[in-house]
Amino acid sequence: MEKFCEAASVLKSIGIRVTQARVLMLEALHSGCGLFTAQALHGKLPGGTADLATVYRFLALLVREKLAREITGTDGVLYYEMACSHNPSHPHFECRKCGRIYCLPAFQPEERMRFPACPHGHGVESVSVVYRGTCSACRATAEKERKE
Amino acid sequence: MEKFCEAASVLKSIGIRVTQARVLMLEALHSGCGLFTAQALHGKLPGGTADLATVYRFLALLVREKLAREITGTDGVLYYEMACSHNPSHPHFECRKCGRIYCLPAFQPEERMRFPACPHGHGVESVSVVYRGTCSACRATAEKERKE
DNA sequence: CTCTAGTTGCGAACGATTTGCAAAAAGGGT
DNA sequence: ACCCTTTTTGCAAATCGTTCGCAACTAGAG
Repeated sequence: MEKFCEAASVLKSIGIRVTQARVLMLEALHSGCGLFTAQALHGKLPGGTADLATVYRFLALLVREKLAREITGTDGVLYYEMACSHNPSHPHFECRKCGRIYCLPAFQPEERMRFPACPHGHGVESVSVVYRGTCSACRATAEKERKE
Repeated sequence: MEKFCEAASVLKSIGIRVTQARVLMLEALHSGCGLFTAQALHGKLPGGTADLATVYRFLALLVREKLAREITGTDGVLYYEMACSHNPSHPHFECRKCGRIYCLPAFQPEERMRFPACPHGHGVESVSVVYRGTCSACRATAEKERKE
């Protein structure tokens, strides 16, 4: 049960109780990462594992502890992604047609350096970059329809 | 009545009917620009000018015609800003404490050039950059409270 | 084992945005 | 100026992801 121990130690490290629901959520996130919604995570869990409200509460916790990042889609839906060292902050591409959000490769250190600094006296903690347009899948579909 | 004419010609140029509600909304936007919500614009209008639903519908039109830009706050609220030549696309700063969104100076042409290109075959139409952290106002408040 | 604070499930509340629909207005043609 | 068609509007109800209140339920310290 090394999985359990791993999840448990993560939970302990942020000073919250080790509950079955939390362990299972963390394990579900371990396999198959990427961008996900609270509802998607809830759907992945074995039935009855955790209420949707619990999923939301847990994800909010992870975000507060900086173990996860939160991205708000243009439609207002919240997306999450784990923030481990294997998955550093990176830009996203949001498709205007289908709404899908794609993760793009992280900026290289020297690329990041080239971002203009934020003026004013605001305390910047993070920068998010979102490209928008039509994704390759939707473009292919549009192309096909044009021919018909 | 040059204001009316101006607004009317804008509306005609995008091929929609010139109605009183639209002219008044456009005029309200002319004075006092910056970032605003549909509700804020609705509040600015003289009572009975336009229903909130009409405001939403009109703003969606403006966005579709690229006369306005849409920004989704972390809380899911939609913000709008006019997209005239006086107000080119620019980065924003969103405060994690108070939720306020500040407009930052537009990137200079050479700064923009330095943005890493979007990989994959996606068709990029725009890039949005949002800095996040604690705004100067909230920092000042926090500072004051710490002393008490 | 007990006790307490932290967690959970449930359902109701929320609130910004959207939508359906019938009434009202715009504006082209006559 | 008047019709007629089409667009636009107000109103109210619906949406729907997310949050909240609260009583029941644990985890885990002592």
